[in-house]
Formats: sequence, C-alpha cells, structure tokens
Amino acid sequence: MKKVSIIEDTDTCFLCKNCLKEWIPTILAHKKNYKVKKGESIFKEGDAVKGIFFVNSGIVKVHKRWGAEKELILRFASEGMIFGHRALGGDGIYTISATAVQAGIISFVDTDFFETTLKVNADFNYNLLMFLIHDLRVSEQKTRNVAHMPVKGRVADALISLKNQFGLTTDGFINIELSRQDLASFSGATYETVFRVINEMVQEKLLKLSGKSISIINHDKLNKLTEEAA
Amino acid sequence: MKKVSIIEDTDTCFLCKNCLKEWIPTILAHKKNYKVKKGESIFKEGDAVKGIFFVNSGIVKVHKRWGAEKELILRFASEGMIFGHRALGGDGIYTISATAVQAGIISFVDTDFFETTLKVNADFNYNLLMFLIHDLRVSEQKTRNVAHMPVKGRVADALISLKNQFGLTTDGFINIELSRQDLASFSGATYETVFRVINEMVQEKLLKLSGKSISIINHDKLNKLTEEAA
DNA sequence: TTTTTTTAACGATTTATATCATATTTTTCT
DNA sequence: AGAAAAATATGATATAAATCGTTAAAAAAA
Repeated sequence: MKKVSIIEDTDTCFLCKNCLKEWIPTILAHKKNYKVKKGESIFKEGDAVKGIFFVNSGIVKVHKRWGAEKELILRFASEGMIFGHRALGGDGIYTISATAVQAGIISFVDTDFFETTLKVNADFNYNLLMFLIHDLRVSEQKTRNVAHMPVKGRVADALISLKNQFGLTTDGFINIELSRQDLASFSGATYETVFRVINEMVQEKLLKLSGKSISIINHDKLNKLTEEAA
Repeated sequence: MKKVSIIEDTDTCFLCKNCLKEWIPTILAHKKNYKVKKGESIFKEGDAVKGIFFVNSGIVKVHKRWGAEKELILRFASEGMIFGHRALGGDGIYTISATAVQAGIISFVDTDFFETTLKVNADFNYNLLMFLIHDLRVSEQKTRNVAHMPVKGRVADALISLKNQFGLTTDGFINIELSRQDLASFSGATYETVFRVINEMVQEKLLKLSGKSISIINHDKLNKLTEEAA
C-alpha cells in the first residue's frame, strides 16, 4: 500500500460530500491516499484499528474468515463508499478484513479526526446513521438468505445485487471482474457448488457467460429464484 | 396491543438516557406505552412503518421470515433496547417482524418525532450511531456463522449470547424462557437438528436441562465449539 | 375438568451441499 | 518466454442437516 498524492475530487469522497463546506479544507489536510494493487490486503481481522477508509477508485471486498479456508464476502465497497467504520466504538480490533479486488486508490483518516468530524458535522452524523441503517438491513437480509435460501437463490441474489451496484458494460455484462471463488464467497457457498449452479442457470437460459463476465438474460426468472421456497 | 399509562422510568428508557435533560419532558409527552402479551405481534414484515419502539419490560424477538414456514430470529430486544429503527430512511415498509416472547410494556414514538429528536440531540445521534455499529458487527458475525459454522457451533454461540444478554437465575440457568423452536430459529436451524445437538451437548456434559431452562456447565468447551472448524 | 392445540421427543429417510480428486486452462512471476 | 502458481472445470463420494412421520407430553382454551 503505497502513499500517493492525487488531485482530490470533493464530489466523490464520502466525507467531503456529507460535510460542511467549511470543513472540507480540514478534511483534505488530514486525508491520506494510498494506491492499492489487485488482491492487496488493506487490513485484516485482528489488526489494530487506526482509522476509517474510503474508496476513491477501484473495488474493495469486505470479508470475514472462518477457520483457515472458508471466507464470506459481506459486501463490496466501490467509488465513494466508506469501509472499516464497523470498527468504531469497538475494542480497537478489526473483526473483518478488507482487500482490493480491483486496483485503485483509497483514502484514510484516523479515528480521532473521524470522531471530530462526526461531532462537528451534525448532518454527516445523520447521513452516516442512515447509511448504517441501510447496511444493517442488507446484512440482516443476507443472514436470512444464507440461513434459509438454497444456493441457487443466493447466487441469483448475489448476481442481482452486483448488477445493481456495478451496472452493466456496453455489451450487457455485469460490470465487475470477479473470480468464481469470490462470487462463491459472496454467495456463501463453495466454489464447486456455485460453479454447478451457474452452469444450470446457463442451461436454463437465465445467464450468458463470456470468460469471467456474466450477463443476466432472464431477469424475471432470476428474481423468482430469490423469492419463496422452490 | 393495549395502550397503557405507566410511571415513566427515565433511567431505563433508551431515549431519555441518551438525550438532553431539557428534552425529556417533550419525550414523555410524545411517548406512547403499550402492554403486550406473550406471543403478541408488534409489527410484521410488510407493515407500514409508523415509528420506533423501545422495550420497557419484557422481551421482544426481531425476526425475518423465509417462505411460509422458516423464520430466523435476528436478535432479542430486552429492557431499555430500541427496535424497529432499521426501518428509518427505508421505503416505509418493515423488512422484519417484532413479536413479544415475554409479556411486558413497550414504548413507541412516531418517526417524525424520532427524527426531530435526532436533530436536536447530537449526543443521541452519536450514541445511536455507536449502537448501530455494534449491531452491524453482531449481524455480520451472525451471517458468517450461519454460512460456515456447523449447527453445533451456532447453538453454542446462541446459548452464550443469550447468557450474556439475560444473565443467570439464582440456580444457574440462563434467565430466559425460550421455546425450542425459538432457540432453533435464533440458531438458524430446524427444531429437530437443534434438539439433537442439545442432547449431544447434555451427553457431553456441556449443558444441563431443567424443563425449558438450560444451564451451561462447561463454558470453555462450549466456547471452543464456536471457534475453528471442528 | 375435559378437549383442543401447541410444543416436544425421537427414529427413518432424503437431499442439498460440501469434500475430495484430478485435469486443464489462465494468469502471474522471474 | 518459460516456469510456477493460481484459477477453472468437472465427476465421484461423503455427510450434515432438512424433511417426513409418529408418538408423547404440556399448555391453553372451552
């Protein structure tokens, strides 16, 4: 993780967007920017919490391990999104990891400065609150899905939410390059099972593949898979 | 759900505790109290959101359905805790249900008043933020557990967290009366599987039963079940 | 109290999904 | 460019946990 100087874009930065105009110079003075490579770790479960991160460009996965092998991707943070904030008010140890899945630039502010920002900017506090409530709803939905929805439904759900977050390329593919292993981890299943399920979906003409890229052909049927018990 | 008048205890109420002293009379003027019976529904997934609830006494389960039969209990709200707040800033429809598992009294304030309270009380806003971050950590932990931890570990985890939240009775049993079905829903598994797993644990002298009540005998071994892959 | 309903107990069977094994292709590194 | 490593593809097998089926016990309602 290499520190870099960039021309700040105060429109995409989560902090700048939500704070008082008068506070922005202070933010810029405190913010550090880092370049991350694909696959590079930003922090790991168990590391000491030093501050809060924001995605400037690229994509970061927020994930959690179980044992040595199994991991679950909780969410992807993309341009403008905050991450690492779940560590606030905790015991100062990350309970999750963050790793770049697409190279980019991330910003960092230390915990003290972040807490000051919260106190000085009531609106930011309120917006962050709403953001967290949304996160919480998504998280609880995911918990339920993993608990009761079959893998096929979870993969369908994962693909739909990836499409919603990252949009489509000009030729209609979901605009994120994700390894099958990451897609499996995001769906909360093993690589092999996800592989099989995706094959089924291609057979059933719900999806189209092109290398790693996936295109949703039959959105309705995919949606139905995420609804009630089959 | 019957409206009742109670003598307000401004120390247990989540709102009163975290707001400015000057704001308390306003809160008391807006707060409505309801008596709920065991098993009574407070709100259901799909209902319109009208406001935010607090537990005055009793225990409320926050749960989510999947299909007709399966449910997952996300958490239990006990004395002083807020619930229903995940609906803020959403589309005005509850994505979860809340049901009393132990009779008690719950308080309610409407959304408008709650949002005003947030704006008027910066500290409350900050405390709620910290509370939500904690909720989020717990929720993500649960998601990972349901995804990768075997049922036995999840039941162990459920029992430990129930013990932490509700404490012990004088004779050492976890101080909550929960149906086996609710324990199963909280663990994210079926009744039968949880039943078998609990039997195993009794055999292995990790637990002791007395009717519905459960006592943890070997806390260390139970804890180990929640750690790495067996 | 008696009846009805709900919750609990527990064995048998099935099924979804993980695990294992191995070949092949693609990416990354030197 | 060539070697090493990682990611992908796919079948066979194992197993955890769900589903089904039935009986028994406890609560709740009449």
